Amino acid sequence: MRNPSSASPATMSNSKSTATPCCSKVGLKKGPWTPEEDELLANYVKREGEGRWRTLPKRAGLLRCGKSCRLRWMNYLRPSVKRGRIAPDEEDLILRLHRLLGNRWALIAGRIPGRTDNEIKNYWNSHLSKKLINQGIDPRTHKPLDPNSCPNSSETQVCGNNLDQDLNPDVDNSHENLKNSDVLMTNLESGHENSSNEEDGMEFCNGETFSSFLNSLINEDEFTDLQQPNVIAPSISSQHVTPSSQTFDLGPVWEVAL
DNA sequence: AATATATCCAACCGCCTCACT
DNA sequence: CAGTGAGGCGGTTGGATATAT
Repeated sequence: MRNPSSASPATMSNSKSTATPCCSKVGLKKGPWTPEEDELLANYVKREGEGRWRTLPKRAGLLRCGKSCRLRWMNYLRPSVKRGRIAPDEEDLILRLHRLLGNRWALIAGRIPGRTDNEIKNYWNSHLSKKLINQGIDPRTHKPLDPNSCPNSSETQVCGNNLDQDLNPDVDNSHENLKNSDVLMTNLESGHENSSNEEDGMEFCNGETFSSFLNSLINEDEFTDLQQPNVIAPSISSQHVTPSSQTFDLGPVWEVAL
């Protein structure tokens, strides 16, 4: 385990010298939460609602930093949090959403009721990434680790994207036309002339419409209807998208999805 | 039974974004 | 418009637990 691949604590701390104030305060408790602390926090949030996390610890009588309180509530105490193992259909959903969204754990978690970003991230790192590697698939790109193993690797469609079938033979692969998330996202971004924010290619899309689109990804029946080979990426890239517009001309599949 | 190794997952940390002043 | 603070996110750590030797 203990395999810091990209950034060591030292390099991370060097990147910025100023610590986040609320977390650097002396006298604040760290580490695992006790049942008493949980109760204090849960009771307080139920009574006063979420938010104002920085001042919450003091008001709730906790010797924790606000961030810690928020995290504890979001990942553990919130009533909607579902405990227990990730079901196969949830796993399939995670894989699909990750292929589309990358490591946007919060976004992925938002589509999976009762699951937190932390839980999904942990599950991905401990289970799914290894699973993909064993299948010869790069967990970051969802493409084959060995390009030679895929005869079509130079094309837009990559064989590694038959992921769902590789992992879950029962899974309907009807969303195959969305298989290359990189291409999709790239095209989304390139179709957005005024987008100065490389970070979110879908930013031009308001939350509701993007949510609907994701819902269509989740709903396999809808995807069966949507199936139009080789239509998504070209149709999106060829459209001009106006950031401020509420309706988008994104090509036939997006129109249906949205 | 003792020790080593692997796995899981809660929690921490630093950075980023955005609203507010 | 710049500065500031709060909230939120993703990467990473480290202790607890399970499994293998």
